[in-house]
Formats: sequence, structure tokens, C-alpha cells
Amino acid sequence: MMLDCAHCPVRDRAACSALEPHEREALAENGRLLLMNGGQTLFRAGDDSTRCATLISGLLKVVSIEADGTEHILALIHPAGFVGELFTPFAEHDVVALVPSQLCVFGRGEITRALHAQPRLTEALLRRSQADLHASRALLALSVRRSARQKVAGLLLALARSASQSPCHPAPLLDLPLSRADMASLLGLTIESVSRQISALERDGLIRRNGPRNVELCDSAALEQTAA
Amino acid sequence: MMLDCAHCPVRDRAACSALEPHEREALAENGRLLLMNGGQTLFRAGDDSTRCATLISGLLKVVSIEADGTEHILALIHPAGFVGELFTPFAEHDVVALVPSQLCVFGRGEITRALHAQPRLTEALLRRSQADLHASRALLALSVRRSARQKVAGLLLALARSASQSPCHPAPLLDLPLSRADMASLLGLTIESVSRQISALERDGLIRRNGPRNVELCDSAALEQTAA
DNA sequence: CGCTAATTTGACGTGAATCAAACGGTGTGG
DNA sequence: CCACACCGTTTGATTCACGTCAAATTAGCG
Repeated sequence: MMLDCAHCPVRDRAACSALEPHEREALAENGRLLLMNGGQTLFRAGDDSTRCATLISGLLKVVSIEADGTEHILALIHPAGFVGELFTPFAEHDVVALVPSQLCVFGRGEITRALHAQPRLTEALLRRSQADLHASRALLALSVRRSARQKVAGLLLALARSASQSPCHPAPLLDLPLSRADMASLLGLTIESVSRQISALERDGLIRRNGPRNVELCDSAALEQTAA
Repeated sequence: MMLDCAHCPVRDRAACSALEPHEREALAENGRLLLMNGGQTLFRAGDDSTRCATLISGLLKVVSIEADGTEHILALIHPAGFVGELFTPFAEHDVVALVPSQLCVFGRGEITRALHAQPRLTEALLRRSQADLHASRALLALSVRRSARQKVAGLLLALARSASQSPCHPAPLLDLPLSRADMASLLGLTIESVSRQISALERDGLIRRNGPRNVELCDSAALEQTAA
């Protein structure tokens, strides 16, 4: 499907925003719009890496599957995020849509060509890569040596912040894009532990649930404190 | 102190290796050699980020200090690695030398100028950043939902591999560059747990110790299996 | 040789995993 | 329209690995 950069919701945050309009149009000639349903797989670990993509809307997860078959979520990719290997020949991890998502897909060759033609694009991808690195380290800090309570509170806040328009204040009402299993795999807990902590947070009045996927943050200050 | 790129041990792996010799010389004019002792701090979180550096020899840690004062090691920086913020105004984390180290230090302005003058340098830093991202995700996979035994075995193997010349085969004999406290902070364990696991690995014949910092890998195959 | 800090070892408690069962929505077929 | 099966979620009982607290041992260094 054709791309329409003019109406793209991430046109001034994604990597391609670094390009001049005519350069962006030229790149867009070679890109395609991809629509995915939640649960669909974009890349599979080990596939030869022939495509890259910018996420326009929705949410992706980067998943590592261990030798024993268990899944670990290594990262969430939010709109304006970039996925795909630029330098290694094979995909390192699975990438799966968590909710219905729109992506802007390019062939690896197109990107490589554009990188050499447009140094500003390289710099923009370097910016994104550094941001991904910070996010990965933040997840590391969230996942290691914190109690289950802290992890779940921290995740709810992070999801509420990314659901909100202003990235600082968390949205007060929130549809969780992750199943309990996904939350558990992201935080390094079991499904049962996640469920118990959510129940406990509700019992203590910090949140309220309308159905398992919808959460209301009653006391986000107390949540912040719990997550710390 | 002056730089001597011709004899630099990382001259063909560090980011500056992407430059033509005369470009590299030009950059080297503005760089300085910095010698650090183990324990010395290069950057402190919150400092305004005025410098960047390539590690020539030694080992650095990237440390996050939590609200409660506890330390988490978020990354190890090996020779040829690059540290310093390129885009954010302040340092995100502390960076500390674990062992005596040599660095090649540049002012932030120098680097920014070089990035714009030399697109190949930007691409090289993008490569490094992606490598750091993979390393961070690998640490995440190592740190989350693995037993203390698996974490310690995995760390010993990783250290043995980076001590070895060939990055695949671990060195059979190894001086640990990390204290027990550093290992614990990297793996999200306590000092006591790390110590117990090392003792257990020795009891089971997988390793042998000559002093607390020197380890011999007796059965690296079994170690691999333990780490998996 | 003695001091100090790092490491090791031991005893004990606790928080999350495990095992197991009940509950609740959702879609299907009767 | 209701009965039923299925999947995700919740709740409960029990276990166990790791954290905590405390003490002994060793290493490094003046």
C-alpha cells in the first residue's frame, strides 16, 4: 500500500523526519505500508534480515526465546520506533505486534542506500539507537533486584505514560496492551505473581479494574512511590 | 598526553577506524590520552556531558545509583567501546574504571564537528550503538528469570571470553576484573549469593580458584550447560 | 606483624515460583 | 436463548531459592 507521509502521525519524530521533504518523498517511493494484527509476527529470529520498519501506530515486542522454550520480552517498540537489523545479516530476535499496528516497511537495500546518500538519516538512526539503548538499560534497572510489587507498579506507570499524550503525566485510564503473560515475560515474573500484585494494588486503593485489561490509576503518586 | 593511532591496539575496531588515515590524524589532533586507575570515575550521572571517549585498554562499568543508594551495573565497556552522550546534555549514568585503563578522550564539540564532516564516523558510531544495544539485551536475558547458578556461570564464561584473544573460546585461566560486589550488582544478586555459587561451582569441579580473583575453568562445556 | 577490607560460610526468614483449582468472559452449537 | 467448552485470569496452598543477619576466614598492604 502507498505511504502518505503528509498525514503520518509520527512524521516529525521518526528517523525519516531528519530528511528534507523531497528526500523523504524519494525514500517513501520505495516503502510500503504494512498493517498487522495483534499477535502477528514481523520478524523471526534467524531469518535473514531483508527488511526494516518504522512503527507508525500500535505496539511491538522484541522477544527472545530461550533454549528451554520460555519467552523473554527484551523491549517494547512504540510509535516512531525503528526495527530491523542494519548491519547483521540475520534477525536477532522475534518481533511481534501486541496490538493492531501500522508500519512503514523498507527493504534493507533501500535503507543502506539512503544511509549513504543522506548522512542526516544516519544521524537520526544513531539518535534512535541511543534512545533504544537507554530504554533497554531502564528496563534492566526495572527488572533486576526489585520486588514484584515494584516491577508491576513501574510497568503500569510506564504504560500509562506512553498511553498519555504528554509523556510526563500518566494517563489516568488505560487499556493494557499486554496480557498478563506478556507483563510477566517483560518483568521476569510469573503470570500468577503479576496477577497477585495487580490484585494487591487494587486492594490497597492505588488502582481500580474494569475488566482484566482496563485499569484506572487512582493514586498515581502512591504508585510512583511504590515503584521507586 | 599525545595520541599515537599507529600503535593503538584498537585502531581497527574502534569507531575511528572508519576514518581515512588523514581524517583520523585530524581528529587525533584534538584528542587526548587519559590514564585511569581502577576505581576512578570518568563521568558522574548528571554532569553536563562535555566529553566522549573510546576505551583503548582496560574495562569500564556503567553504573546506575538508585534512589535508595544501591548500585546497579548496567553495562561493561570493553576496549574499542565508546562512552559519552552524543545527544543528551547530561550524563545519564556514572562511568567508572574497574581496572587501570587507557582512554582516548574528545570534547563533545570535536565529536559533533567530526560527525558532520565525516558521515562514515556517524555510521561507525551507529554500529557501536547497535552493538551496545545487543549487549544490553543480552545482559537483560542473562539477568532476568535465571537462577543464581546460571547467572554466575554465564558471567564467568562472558568474562573468560572477553579475556581470550578469540572471542568464541573462553580463556582457560582468568583474572576477574570485578569484585564480588561488582558481580553481584551486575547480576542482580547479593555478594553472598555470588560467593556461594562460585564455591559451589568449585565444589562441583567446574572451576578452580587460586585466590579470590583468579579462576581456572576446568570444564567449560559443563559451565556452558550450567549457564543455559 | 598487625590492621583493614574483601570474601567465605552458616543459620534463618521471606517472597516469589510452583502446583492446583476456581472463576470469568467469549464464541459456538444445540 | 441457553448450555457448554475454551482461554485468560484470579485465588489458594505449599515449596524452595535467595536475601538477610551474623560471624569466621582470608587477602592485601603498610
